Amino acid sequence: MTVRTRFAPSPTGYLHIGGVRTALFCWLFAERHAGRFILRIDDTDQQRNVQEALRPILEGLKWLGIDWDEGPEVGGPYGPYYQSERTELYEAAVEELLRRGFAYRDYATPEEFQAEREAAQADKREFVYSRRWMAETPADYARFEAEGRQSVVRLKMPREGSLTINDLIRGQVEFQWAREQDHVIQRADGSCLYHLANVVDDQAMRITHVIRAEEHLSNTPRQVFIGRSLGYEMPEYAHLPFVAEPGSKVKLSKRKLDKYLKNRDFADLLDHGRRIAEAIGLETRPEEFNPVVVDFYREIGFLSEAIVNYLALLGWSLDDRTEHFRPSELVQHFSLDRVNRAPASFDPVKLQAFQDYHMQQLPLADKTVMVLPYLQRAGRAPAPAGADVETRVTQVLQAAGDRIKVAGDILDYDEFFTPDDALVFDEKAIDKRLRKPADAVGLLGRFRAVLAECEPFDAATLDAQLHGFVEVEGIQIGQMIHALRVAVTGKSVGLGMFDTLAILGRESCLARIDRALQLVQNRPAG
RNA sequence: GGCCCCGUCGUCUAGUGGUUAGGACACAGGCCUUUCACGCCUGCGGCACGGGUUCGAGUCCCGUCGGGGUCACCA
Repeated sequence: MTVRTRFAPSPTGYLHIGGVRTALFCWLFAERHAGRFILRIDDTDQQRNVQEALRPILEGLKWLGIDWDEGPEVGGPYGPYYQSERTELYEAAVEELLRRGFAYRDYATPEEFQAEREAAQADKREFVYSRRWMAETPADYARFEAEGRQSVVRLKMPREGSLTINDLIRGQVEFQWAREQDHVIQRADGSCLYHLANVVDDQAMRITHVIRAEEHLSNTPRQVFIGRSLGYEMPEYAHLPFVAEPGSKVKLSKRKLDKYLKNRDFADLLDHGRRIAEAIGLETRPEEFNPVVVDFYREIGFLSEAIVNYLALLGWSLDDRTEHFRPSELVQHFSLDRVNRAPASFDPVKLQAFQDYHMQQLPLADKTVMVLPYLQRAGRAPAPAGADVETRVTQVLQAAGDRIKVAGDILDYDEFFTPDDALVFDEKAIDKRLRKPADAVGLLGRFRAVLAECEPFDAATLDAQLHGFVEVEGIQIGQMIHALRVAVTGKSVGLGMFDTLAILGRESCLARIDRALQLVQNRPAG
């Protein structure tokens, strides 16, 4: 039998990191077994703007390489894949349940039902519905309706015995039927509820393995009851531990941003993202732009491989040492029995470490392609970029090495993409390296002359020239380099000095040194 | 509160009765070095607790404690 798994997000407008982890595991399992991964949209509750709210979710999944075999945009033999378009199926299932006596019409008003529940609570009794307003025959219906009552449909849950679920991750889990409530499956207005829809769709779509977050474990008995009552062959279940908050075991939630911001690592990541977003003129509404939302990573230039790698290891492992996987390797090795049972907390620092690793593995040409749009959006490079710009980007990238952690970090090196007369000098750096040291200006002036003559103007030659220069001057190399760096980049930190000079080229270096010298002359140390 | 799940360094984890409890990230110190990164070396640090079973328990059993999830005419 072909393995079929599904991920069923509701159109909320963003793709949550915990949701992605679930989707990833479903996808991985399907791929591993040469099965099918189905995307189904749980839009039973919200009608408006579904497509709009769905777009970030679909895009996020695509970006991560979690592609679906059936679902929105691609269709498939068991569609439609929107629950809002499958209501007849649910209604038919409700009728069938009613017909078979596994459900009943309940004519209690919400108040009456609630009163029973509260009474039980007051007595510290376990609540068991009296079924006082239960109706199972047309005659009963008529009697209650004559009173002007409306009905919902409830499951007629067993009141004895137990159910054992063989969870693929948790093993055997036993539930007592008596503890289950007569859950509503159809509202008074005729619309059906999630659990019913879910079971019906899983059956109709031939889902073989339900892989979902642990929070659904307690819901499983009622779903099994529905399925069994309808004569379905039930799927296998695997309940994943959820992704927890940084440094905690509480489920990660999209609604607790303020709390996460108190976590330094989380806040640092967000700051990093905001810096980049600001530079490229990206609007950053906190609800959509934060490290709990996948889009955040895509926007600032994370590698999807890094996210996938990190998320896969959040709850799954191959062995005691293998940490780095490409998606194809995950597919090759993934198995449910190596999924951990305990919740795993989301660690922004570790995620960054995976990003660092995958970025290091990325070929220079790919990095260039990845980084260019950031320069363009920040107005630092033309679009389309000419060959000269691309060459410079590649040079900078090469010289930057591991310093570019995410694609947007290229903007930390904007000095390479700024006209000489537009370069902004960091006043503090100028003070420290040019105004304050006694002979900095003199040294810089003399080294300018060396640069003017240096031939060829490449890193190795420049290196040799500078070393010769400091020897003649009898100074430490640091005295020269710091001043030089501020002069040509405007900053106190940057790439390797000789790479910087070589990439900039003689003309720019001289022009910038002149500007820096001018600056100090106009406003000497005071 | 009932039911259910979970409990190995700060974090992610390996471990399926016999290991000096391993790895990774983070952290600390050092090396490299022109800044910032990278890299390298060293170090710190863990089986929640208590009873069993056993020659021997992180691993099996029971209990305690702790954490979490779920108990909707939400999904």
